[in-house]
Order: sequence, then structure tokens, then C-alpha cells
Amino acid sequence: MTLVTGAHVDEKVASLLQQMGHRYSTVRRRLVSVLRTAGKPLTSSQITDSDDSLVQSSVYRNLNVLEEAGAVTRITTNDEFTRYELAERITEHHHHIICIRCGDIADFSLPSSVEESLNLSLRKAANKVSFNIDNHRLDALGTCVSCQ
Amino acid sequence: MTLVTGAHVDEKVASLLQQMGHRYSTVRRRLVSVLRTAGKPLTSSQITDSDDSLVQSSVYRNLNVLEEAGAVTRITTNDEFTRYELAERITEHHHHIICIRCGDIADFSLPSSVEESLNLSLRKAANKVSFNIDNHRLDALGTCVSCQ
DNA sequence: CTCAGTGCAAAGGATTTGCATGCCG
DNA sequence: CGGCATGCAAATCCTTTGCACTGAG
Repeated sequence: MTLVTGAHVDEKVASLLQQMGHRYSTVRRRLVSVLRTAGKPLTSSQITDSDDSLVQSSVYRNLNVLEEAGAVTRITTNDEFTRYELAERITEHHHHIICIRCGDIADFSLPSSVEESLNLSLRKAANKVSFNIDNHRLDALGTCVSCQ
Repeated sequence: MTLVTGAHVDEKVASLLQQMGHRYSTVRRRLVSVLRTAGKPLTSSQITDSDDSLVQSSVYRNLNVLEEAGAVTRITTNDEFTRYELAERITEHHHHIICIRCGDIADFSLPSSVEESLNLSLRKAANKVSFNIDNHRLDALGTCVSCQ
């Protein structure tokens, strides 16, 4: 979701971190910048590859801090790597198309009408099993251009 | 999805394994039986806990064999454990409600009308990014009764 | 100065793999 | 018998953690 400006993102992230008593350090800014620019979920090594100044252990630590602050979301596909992206409260609600061969992910959105009927059905289903629903996660699984 | 009988499952699994040149051994039968009886995705240790005769490394190896044969599906939530369940071709298409606190999962289904409009939208979205869609995965995220 | 944040190296833990043995076809 | 399947133990590899150092406020 590439529409968001760097300034907008930094402002939001800074505020979220502040609320948790954390600083928006240089390293964290660079990390967030990588995630924003990518416009799709990245693995931890994709992140360090995108910015040589970033160190693996700090990336993990900061991803966890950012996740707790609500600025970053963790995505687990069925391939071996966990991926991270900016949280929807910073970008916007969207879904993923996941390549079952290489694990690559593209973002997409649904028409709001579909989104709404989906939410309705989910809420009904949740009632039956006494869950409280916060959110949903919808992924399309298939093969990307290079893996077809 | 507890509706399926053991005989039905065994038949399907046996056939899927056979096609791959694998045997439907005693250990594999017990493993499949645990998955069928559970009626929800299980972690590898939940599996061994359910049947003391099952050994961890063999469980993993067999889960992989069964997954390749198309009899078992791997589910990754955002908690630390991968879970496994019988594949939809053996049971039926359904979705998951995942507890974000404890990782526990319940199964549910959508009305077919919602399912259909969803599929339509997914196909449209996939076209835009040139993915071939095989399937989709829809999870509701929330908190289960015991974690509320 | 102070203390959160960082980098490096070592530890942790779910999953995989090597190898000798067992068992079904 | 022959080779897949199994159990045990050791290895793997992503991720976390301990610790000393650095730098922003």
C-alpha cells in the first residue's frame, strides 16, 4: 500500500511508540522506511538486505517493539519465514495474495460491499463458538507470475 | 469438521498416499485418526500428547508426507506453533477462528452466497497482479472464551 | 549523566535429518 | 528378502537473549 507518505507514517509511528514510552530512534526510522517503501510484507532478511545498516538482532527486537506498539503486523504464511508490514491502522485494511511456491506476497483490497457481508458473516459465526472477533485475515493462495 | 467418518477418511488418505507411492502404515493411521477426532487444527505436540505411541520426529515426517500427498494442511497462526488438520479435499471447505491470546483454533463455515461473492472478488483482484489463485484462506482473529 | 537502544556473539527451540533397526508387501 | 517406515539422537536455522557499549535528551 504505497499511497502513504513517509511523513504521515513517521508521525503515526512516533505517536504509537511514544505512548509505550519508546523512542523513535534512527534505526527504527530506517526500519519503518524499508517497510513503507516495500509496499508488501517483508521477511527479516529481506529487511536487512534492503538496508545494510540494519543488523539482524536489532531488526527483530525493533519489529517486536513496533508490533507491541501496534505499528507493525506480523504475517505468517506457510513457507518458513515470518513477514512484517506496517499495521493497517497506519496504512489501510487490505489482504494478501500469497505465492505458494516462493512465498512472495502482493497486497490487494476488496470492494467494500464484499468486505461488509464478510464481516457480518464472521460475526455470526463467531457468536456460535463464543469468540470475540477483533479482525479478520483473508489471503488468496496461488502462484505468482515468476512461479507459474 | 467432525462429520466425516473414520472409514471415509482412511479410504481417501490411503488413496492419496498410494498415488505418491507411500504406505498407509499403522503410525500414519494413528496420526490421521488423531487429526480426524480432534476436529480442529493441532500442533505437533498436541498430536503426540493425544497418542503416546506417536513419536515427535515421526509425526513431523509423516505430517510432511501427508501434506505432500494432499491429505493434510499446514496452518500457521501468529503464535509460535504450526498446526495441522485434514485437508479440505477430505473434510470440506471451512475457515478458522483463531484466538490471538492462546493460539487455539475453532472451525466454521460461511454461507455459500458469501463464499461465492468472495471468490469472485478474489479472482478479480488476482488478475490485477497476475496471480493464479488456487484457493483462499480466511481467518477470523479474536479471543476465545477462556481468554476473554 | 542516565538509560533506552544497539551490535555482537551465544543461546533457545521448533523442526529436520542421519543412521541403524523394524516391518509390510 | 528389499526397501519404505520408524525411533533416537544430533544437527539446523530462524529468532531471542545476555551483555557491554553508544548516543540522544
